[in-house]
Amino acid sequence: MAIKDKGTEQLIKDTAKRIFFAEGKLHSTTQDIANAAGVSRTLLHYYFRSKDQLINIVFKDAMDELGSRLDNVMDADRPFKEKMENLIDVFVTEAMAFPYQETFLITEINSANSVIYNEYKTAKLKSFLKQIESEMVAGNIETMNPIHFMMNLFSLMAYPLVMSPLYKQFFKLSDKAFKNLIIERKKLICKMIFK
Amino acid sequence: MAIKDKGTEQLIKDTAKRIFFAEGKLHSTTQDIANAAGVSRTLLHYYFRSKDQLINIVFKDAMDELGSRLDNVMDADRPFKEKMENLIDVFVTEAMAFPYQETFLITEINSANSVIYNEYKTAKLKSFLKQIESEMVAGNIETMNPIHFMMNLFSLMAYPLVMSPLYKQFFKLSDKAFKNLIIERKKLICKMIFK
DNA sequence: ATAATGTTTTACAAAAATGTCAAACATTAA
DNA sequence: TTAATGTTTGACATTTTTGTAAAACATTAT
Repeated sequence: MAIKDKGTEQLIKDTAKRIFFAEGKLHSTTQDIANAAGVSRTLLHYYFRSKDQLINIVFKDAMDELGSRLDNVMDADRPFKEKMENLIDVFVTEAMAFPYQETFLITEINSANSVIYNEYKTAKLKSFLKQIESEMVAGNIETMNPIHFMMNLFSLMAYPLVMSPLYKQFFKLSDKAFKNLIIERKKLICKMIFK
Repeated sequence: MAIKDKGTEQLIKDTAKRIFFAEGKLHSTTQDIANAAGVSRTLLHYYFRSKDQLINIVFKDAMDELGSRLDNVMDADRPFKEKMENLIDVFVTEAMAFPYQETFLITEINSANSVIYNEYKTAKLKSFLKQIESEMVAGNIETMNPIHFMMNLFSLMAYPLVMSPLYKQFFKLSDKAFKNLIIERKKLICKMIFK
């Protein structure tokens, strides 16, 4: 009942997101979600009509959230390097809380018979790619296809968190030690992508 | 019937791996797998007794495969940089064919009540981390915790392929264009991890 | 107070996924 | 050939998961 009273609907959604994005339990049933939320499973149907609907809403939310997170940082009217530092901080912090958000999206896309997911606004992306190119011309970052630059950036931020269960055991790291490594990475990534 | 006659058991396993690792359809049912293999679903029980058993075997195979792939490259008695070039080539090529292998592993680990997965041989890892440190001392690569070095390396190789459905649409890339980018990355990654 | 509306639960129904069994079929060995 | 063994399938049973309906409960407005 604790968090419950911001509304049951929101509670169910948040619980589903926690299970999928934070815990990475992609095979969870409606019963699992209801239990974790401490409500009856029927409520899930009352508010979302079907499991598919709930998944669709969670999916859409995640896509939108991903999009607007990118927007916020790319928009900001600040020097490029500062923007990148900010992006890395925001993104890694979010990824620490919800490491499997993108994994969930990809799995849904791959599993779906036909998913409709949003087109991303081209203008904003193009302008951002241009900025990256300018930085290359200015000699601040290595010259390459700016798409590579973006893929490198996201890879370095996201992948270690996705892999954390394997990395923790492979490198014999405690939760705490692993968390510290990830925090270290914020600066490390910055060093890596700038000359 | 085409690939069928290296034995039905192998066919089923290979089909399961294709569906999970190549297509990323992590929610597939036994029926899905049987259909894709062109056999009756009962055969899957005849050879593997239960879905869980099949999953366990596929899981174990994937873990072993991952382990021995690492071994092969780390063992090789060659100069460090050459070893890394080889590792990147082997790993990226494999990841192009089976981009979701690690995602599958992680999802299984997270979903399982209690998974037993192999301890990795410590000796080999330690010696490899030492080699990385030597390269840092020699000034060939940037100084950092060698675990970061390894995480960087795997991130840069694996993550873009995991994300390909999103990247293709975000960057408006055809399958072919995307594939070319990935091949480009082999050299790019090498440049990034060496000074 | 009570009607109207919204929320939650219980009990049940339906569908989907997994598992079993026995019979049909194929292959090999005696 | 035919018994023995291994493979495959179809029909059925069980379990798991999802979905529905009606009643109980709560809240709000009149």
